[in-house]
Amino acid sequence: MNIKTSRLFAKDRSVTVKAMAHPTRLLVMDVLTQGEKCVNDLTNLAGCDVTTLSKHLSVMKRAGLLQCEKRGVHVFYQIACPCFLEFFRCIDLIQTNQTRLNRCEAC
Amino acid sequence: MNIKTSRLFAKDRSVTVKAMAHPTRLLVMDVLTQGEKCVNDLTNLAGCDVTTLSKHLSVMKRAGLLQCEKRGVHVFYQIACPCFLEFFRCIDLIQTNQTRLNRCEAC
DNA sequence: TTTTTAATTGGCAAAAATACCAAATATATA
DNA sequence: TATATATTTGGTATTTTTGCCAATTAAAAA
Repeated sequence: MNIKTSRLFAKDRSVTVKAMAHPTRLLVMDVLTQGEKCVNDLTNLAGCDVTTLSKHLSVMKRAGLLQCEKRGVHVFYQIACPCFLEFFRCIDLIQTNQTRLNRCEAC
Repeated sequence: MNIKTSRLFAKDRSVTVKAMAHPTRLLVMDVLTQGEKCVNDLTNLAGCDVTTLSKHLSVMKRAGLLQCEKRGVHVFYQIACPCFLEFFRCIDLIQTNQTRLNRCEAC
């Protein structure tokens, strides 16, 4: 694979990664691990304005991280792909072992 | 675990995720999959100013994503934790299967 | 020692992301 | 139908990130 193709790949990937790269969004991912939640519940947990959270959810959904379903007045969000959880586990280990030169335990 | 603790966790995680959330940084991660490279090589591959790349590397290193070693005039960078590669595989599948409601194949 | 090459740091303008208010939309209930 | 609740969208001020130039540091070669 040539470098131009690699750059395009990286650009695509960055859309997905950016959609996670915010404390509120990572909190949402974490909370949704326990199961689906509606926007209002997520707002209370995140502790920000509803409109702010709604926009975060919108970005995450567009990036394919979340799915949602409307039932009555509520919109329930859930994680689209649980494999991210493995990644989080790795991130946490990285932060714990940051000073060590060896690989993190997850590797 | 209470919500305040979860928020702190999310904030910590975001530092690591942000350190990856840029096309150039993801390209670097991808290229380093093949093995260590010096700053100059990475700069040519990324196609940006050396000073720009150097700062990207600095952020990634501080976040624990990369390690580096100086040998002679060159500074060689390498991936600190290969487990990220699994994550990338998942991201790629997400993007391909974005329209499907089921889990990505990596899950 | 001087010069050359490699890499990092400081500074700042430009671009992107974020957060909230106001307003709009949608659904259920009175 | 009118009202109340849940969510999204438009707009915009604020904050954060990015990218390059100029200058600095470091190591090797002349």
